[in-house]
Order: sequence, then C-alpha cells, then structure tokens
Amino acid sequence: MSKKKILIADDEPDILEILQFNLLQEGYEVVTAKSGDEAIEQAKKHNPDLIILDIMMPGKTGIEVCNLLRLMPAFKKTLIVFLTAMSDEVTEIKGLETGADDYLTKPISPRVLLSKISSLFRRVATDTTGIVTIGDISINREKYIVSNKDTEIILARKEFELLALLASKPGKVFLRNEILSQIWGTEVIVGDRTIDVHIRKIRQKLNMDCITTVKGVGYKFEL
Amino acid sequence: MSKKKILIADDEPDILEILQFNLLQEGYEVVTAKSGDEAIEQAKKHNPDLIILDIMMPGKTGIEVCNLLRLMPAFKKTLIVFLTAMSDEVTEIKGLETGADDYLTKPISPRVLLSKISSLFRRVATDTTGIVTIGDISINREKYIVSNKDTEIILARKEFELLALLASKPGKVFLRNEILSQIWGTEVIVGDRTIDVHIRKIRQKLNMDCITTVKGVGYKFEL
DNA sequence: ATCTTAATGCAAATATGGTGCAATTTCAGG
DNA sequence: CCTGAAATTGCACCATATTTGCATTAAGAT
Repeated sequence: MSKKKILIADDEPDILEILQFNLLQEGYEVVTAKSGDEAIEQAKKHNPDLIILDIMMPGKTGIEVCNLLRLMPAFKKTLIVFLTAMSDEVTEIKGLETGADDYLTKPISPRVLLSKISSLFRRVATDTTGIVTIGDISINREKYIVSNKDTEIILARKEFELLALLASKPGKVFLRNEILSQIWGTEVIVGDRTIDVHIRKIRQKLNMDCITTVKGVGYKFEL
Repeated sequence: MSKKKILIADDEPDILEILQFNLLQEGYEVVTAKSGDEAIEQAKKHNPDLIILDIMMPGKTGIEVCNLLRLMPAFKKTLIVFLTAMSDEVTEIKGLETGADDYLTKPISPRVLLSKISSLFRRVATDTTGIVTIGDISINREKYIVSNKDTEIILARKEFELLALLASKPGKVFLRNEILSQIWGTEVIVGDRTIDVHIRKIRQKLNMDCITTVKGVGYKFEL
C-alpha cells in the first residue's frame, strides 16, 4: 500500500512544524494549511487520507471545516481528527457530533498522536470497498456507478473502465498505449481516435473538465 | 423488515445522549438504561436486537450484565457490544470471552459506531437467519420461498439461487462469470443465454424491475 | 505559418441482451 | 422402470446500446 497522506491545519507554526516533523518521520506524506479555508482548499487538492484540524483557527474553525468537508461525498469517509487546547467536554462532544473520528488535546504527545493515527488507519483498513472518490466524483467499481455530487451518471462499459483507470491515479498522465493495453488489451486493435471519442463521451456525461488532454502524450484525470 | 431496536446502558448521561442521538438519526429504535440492573430489566421488556453496555457502571458492570443475559435463552443470540474508556487489552479480551460481539472504546466516533453496528447486523442477517429482505421482497433460503408483500412467489431452483445471489449484495453488479461459477460451478458449461433466460423468468415472476442489466458487465439487484 | 494532434458530428459496424420457441434434462409419482 | 410435467438449457432472430471509424474543424506546438 502506498504512503498515507495527512493534512494538518493549524494557525500556530510551531505546532504545525512539530506535527509535520513527527509524521514525516513515521513515513507519512504531509500537507499543511494555516487556516480553515486553506485546509478545505488543500483537502480538495490533495485528497488526504487523514485530516487533522485545529479547532481554533482564524476564519473558519476546525468544526466548521469538518462540517463543510463532510457535506462533500469525497470526504464522507475521510478520517478527521480535531486538535484542541481545551480538554473541554462540550467541545469534544460537539466535535464528535459533526463527524470527526477522534480528537487530540494539546499539548500533544507525539507518541499518543502516532498511536491514535495508526489505530484509526487500522480501523478503516477493513473497509475494502471498491470505491474511489476524487473531489465530488465517486466511482464504485462494485456497483458500476459513477456519481457527481449525488447525481448518478450512467456510463457504458468502456467509458466506465476508462474513467476508472484515469481516476485510479489522479494527476498521472496515461499514455495512449497504456490506455489501449489496459482497457482493450494487446489482442484487439483499435485506432487512436477511439480513445478520443470515449474521452469525449465521458466529458459530456460528467459535464466537468476533469480530464485534461496532454497533447502528443495522453490524458490525465485531475481535480 | 422492521426497525432494529437498540438498548444502550451507560451511567454517563452525556454519552447516553450522544449515542441515542446518532442511533435515532440512523433510524434505529433506542431504549436506554442508566445502570446494569436497569439494563437487564429493559432488555427483558424490550427484547432489543443489539445491546450496548458500558463496562464501568454502578451496581453491576457491563461484563456481569452480559454474563447474566447470556444465561437467558432469549438473549443467547442477541448482539452485545461493550463500551469502555480503557483501551486496555485485558478488558477487551475479557469482554469478548464473556460473549460480547464487539467492543467500542471511548471516545466514540459516531461513524465508527454506526459502521460497527451495521456490520454486526449484516453479519447476523446472513449467517443466522438465512432470510434476506430488501424492500418488500423477502427471500427465505431455508424454505426456498420468495415473497413480495405477503404474496408468495414460486421460483424454480436455479431461479431461486440466482435471485438469492443477486439479492445477497444489493447494488453490486455480478459479472456473468461470477454468476456462472457461483450457481453452475466451474465444471458445467452453459451458454450465456441461459443466464438471460433465467433472469427473464425471475423478472416475469416477480413482476417488478428490481434486476437491472448492466450491458457488457452483468446484472444487479436494486430497490 | 505550417504541421501535428485532438475535438466533433455523423454514421457504420458490432456486440449484447431480450424474446419466443423448442430441445433436453430432471424428477416425483405411479 | 416408465411417464409426464416442470425445469433447465439452447437457438435464432430482433431491437438497441455500445463501440468504432471517418471526415472535418479546431487547437497547439515548433
């Protein structure tokens, strides 16, 4: 399994740095944000596996950020952990009701942090659903359903497979050859135009430009 | 199938309230108890499908309650989940040995709670009963009977097995291969048309369109 | 500016599942 | 061991969804 990506949002640079240091050392990939708005932005951009949100932040509070994120299908199952200076019961409860998975109180012990995180990952590790979510789009391999913000989109087989392939590695550019061999296999011979046409249909149906053309190279799925 | 009834026993009103709130929201029926003795009383009275027991309670501990309940035939198969503040290995093991089906550690993430609960229900739904219900349709594996809103429908064996397979994972698309190997086995060779014909007969007899064709992929059972 | 590569609209080719009918198998009851 | 109805399987044909290709136009790169 690949590296887990963690987004940390806190307005105090010190905290950010300590957390980042510890997480990096443990082999996680880390993205940071210094405000609630930046956190949302970064979350959308990087699609992290876990989000650590400080509650007290300028602009949006961690709780608000959590609420907003939970409204998006892409973050329905993302792990969210709150960070709070208060060991206040009220805050804790409020946090859990908004759909956070755990909370941490400052000052943070790196060992507690790491152990909580790894236990959270262990907990979700059992979810072996064939569901991929990127931004507002979710692709369910098992149910053969693609949805964009709760709207179900019906894709034909090749279209679905093509989208699923591209979305399996967001950002990666798939060469036309790769696409052909992955979806059509090496046996069948189809022209290059065929790919274009399928891409077009997907774009049409999704009604978003999340598939970017890299001229002379191939296609990639983004944002 | 009717609403699942859940009994929660904890002496902390806050916890009780959070749990109740989340479970109600998810559509469960909830009964509460503030002590071990009350839990037993309520269990007898309401015969819940699942019991959540805090370990540390005045009077009888959750473990004691569990032991007592398990002695009664009525609660031999009832799901019991422990709730504990300690993430203590020993307690955890002790709990499972007394016949609990799972345990939860505080602080509780509503999502983890709900996912554990639904997975427990799923487990007993398939293992114990042999009866599957989806919407108005119920499938009884033991009796080989399918009914739609009290109307019994007679299906031939292959038809029954096919329907039961599809209904075992509503929404999941079963590939033709999967269907063939599950129902016909790998030995026998039957043409693809055979599946179609059976699907047709099921649709005919059920007189509902709950089996969707996913062209080029397979079939799925829905709604 | 020119040459290459991709998007688009249209249309043909193809694959796939539905349907009616019939052959074949299974199996209970005589 | 028969017999006949029910169940299972297969076939051929048809309708349609899907896939593919081809001009033509638009967009990018050198």
